[in-house]
Amino acid sequence: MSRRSAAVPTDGPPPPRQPDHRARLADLAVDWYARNARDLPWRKPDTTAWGVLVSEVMLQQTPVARVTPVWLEWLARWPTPAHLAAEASGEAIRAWGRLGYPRRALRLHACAVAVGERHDGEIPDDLDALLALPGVGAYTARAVAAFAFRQRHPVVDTNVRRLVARAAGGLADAGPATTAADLAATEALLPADPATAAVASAAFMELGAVRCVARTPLCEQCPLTAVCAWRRARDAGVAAPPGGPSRKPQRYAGTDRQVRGLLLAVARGTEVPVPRAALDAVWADGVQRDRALASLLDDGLLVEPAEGFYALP
DNA sequence: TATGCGTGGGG
DNA sequence: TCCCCAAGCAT
Repeated sequence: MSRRSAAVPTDGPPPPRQPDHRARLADLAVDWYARNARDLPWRKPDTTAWGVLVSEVMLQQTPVARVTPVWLEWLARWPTPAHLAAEASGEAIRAWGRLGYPRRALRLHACAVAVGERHDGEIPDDLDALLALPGVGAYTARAVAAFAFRQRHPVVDTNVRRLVARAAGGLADAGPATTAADLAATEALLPADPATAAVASAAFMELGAVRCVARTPLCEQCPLTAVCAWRRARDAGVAAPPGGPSRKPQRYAGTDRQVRGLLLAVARGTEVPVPRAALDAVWADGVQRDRALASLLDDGLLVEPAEGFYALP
């Protein structure tokens, strides 16, 4: 109570946070990124907006190492949305390979078609137009606007949410996703200049992916350590441990998800419609198999061109 | 807002 | 071996 004086710069932990402090976060991240960014193919300067969009969709829930070869094949085969839109959607599913969540391939094809219909074949640079495209949500739309068009938008994925919660919020982990608050908290960290802000967004993502990781953060190798609120809180003894965020168990073995994957793999591996018997062979439980097949047909990932025969659309 | 949706690599 | 994931989206 008596220590209210704002006069003397005492020792002890620095004051909470100041706009200047937040600006430092972006500066440090940008500087680090310039020297440490991974050399990923979709980051090359000549990558088109279409290439950026494809990479973002593929990277939704799929690791970089598995995306890279498939992205290269896709862009070589379908260098523009028009090239993909001219194909049957089943070709997108086939070329998706085993990246997982094949509905993304279907949506990417639908996206290519929509871009042809609405935007004369060019990926739009307007955020709302991007958000309206199939398979493009809050994250992907801003990622494309920032990385392909150098616009100033908060690009918030799970890694950025965690990094911002820690470095700016002083918390061990991000809470449940609350889009509006997440966007605001991240936006507050962005430099004013759009192109620099875009680099800062890439830098935040990269740091979240390779330094400020969930379980075992590598603070000693993180360029933000000196200004990280979470780090400061821990040094002051008022920290929470890296308490692992609680994911849902969601076992995979034996789930409909696995059965769908097995059934779709059969169709993906052949050019001609397969008889029901070929599907029966990959999963014993007929009830679950039928349910999975019905859901694949319902999703449009499979079609039934003739009674009892199934194929990619 | 909670849930369903694939897959293969690493601890 | 088994568990935990890894740059979300749509409903």
